[in-house]
Amino acid sequence: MTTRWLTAAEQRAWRSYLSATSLLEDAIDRRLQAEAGMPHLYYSILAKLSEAPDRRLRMTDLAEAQKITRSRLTYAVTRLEKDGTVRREGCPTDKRGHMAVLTDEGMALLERVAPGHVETVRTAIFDHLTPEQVEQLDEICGTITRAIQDGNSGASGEDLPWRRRSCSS
Amino acid sequence: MTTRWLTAAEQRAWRSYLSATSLLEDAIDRRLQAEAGMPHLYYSILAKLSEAPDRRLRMTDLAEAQKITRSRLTYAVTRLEKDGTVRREGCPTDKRGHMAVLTDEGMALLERVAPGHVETVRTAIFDHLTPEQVEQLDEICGTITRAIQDGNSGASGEDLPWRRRSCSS
DNA sequence: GCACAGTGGTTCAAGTTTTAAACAATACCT
DNA sequence: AGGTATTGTTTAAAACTTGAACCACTGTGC
Repeated sequence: MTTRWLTAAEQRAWRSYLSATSLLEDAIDRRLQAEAGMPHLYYSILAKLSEAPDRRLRMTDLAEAQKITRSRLTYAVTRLEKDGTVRREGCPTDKRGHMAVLTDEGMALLERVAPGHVETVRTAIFDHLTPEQVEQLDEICGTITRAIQDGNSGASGEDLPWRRRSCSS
Repeated sequence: MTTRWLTAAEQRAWRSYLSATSLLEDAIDRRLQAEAGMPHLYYSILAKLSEAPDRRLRMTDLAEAQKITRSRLTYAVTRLEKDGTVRREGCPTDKRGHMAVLTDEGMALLERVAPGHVETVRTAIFDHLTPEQVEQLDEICGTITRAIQDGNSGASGEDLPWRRRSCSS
């Protein structure tokens, strides 16, 4: 089958996308590194925990939420534990399991750093978009997310090498 | 100054953005890793070279184009040279300088792999967007790019730790 | 109850990448 | 010529990722 290349307009959009996303990720990482001493992934783990009931999540659920391997998460949480922002606790209902728990110190870090982070996002994006554009962005990104998720489970059959099972408190 | 948090709509869009960009970057990396044996950054270095006049670029210009440090680029090009996709040549007009040159083999790799890459991008994005949305995406990403670039040179004064100077042929 | 396949999470070793600082060679300016 | 700035690499250390192996436990079927 012959390749369907991008049209000129699509190509423009794609290059735009690449430059925007890479610049933005860099800007976010730089700021978080400076103010929180950690890269975006680690910050987003803390953020995810802060929103979870009881500020705790099963390791597997957390890995799934962040779309990373369990191994990678173990490494990350080990570091965060050293930083004192996260603590591990055994899971009462399943002795194999562990919960990652956001510590008070972790919550404090988040509260200290979040304003700067939000400001990065604001000044990079939302301060410059109309409400319609915010809607459009949401729409477009939602479409992309769905396209990739549907595509993956349907096509190659394999995604990340595991499934989940939940376990609250 | 009190933090201007994101509105509900902005928050939705932001989460949408995060999930879309991270899924997409993963999908692209996985595909390129499988088909080209290299991550996106390396591929995009080859792609950049393929578009340059004479398929060659000064190291510094290439680093600047990719927004990475020279050190990081040195590492990357060393690997690409081992792969045989890039060759280094001295710069005739500046004996300090080096050009990274895309080899025929590198060009062949690009031609072999590009269709799959484009297809990833297509099935993840453009197959699902209307022409209007493509326009919107371009517009929005352009705005973000500009916001970050303007913000950086104006504000903290410092960006990446170097400037450029060009040198054609 | 008990084997036994499956899950949850960690460990380990190897490989890859990133960073920062220091450096040699060359260019540019006065 | 002399001083300063650039180019690109080197180096050593740190950070991160991967995949396979592994242990402890769970759940199921017999």
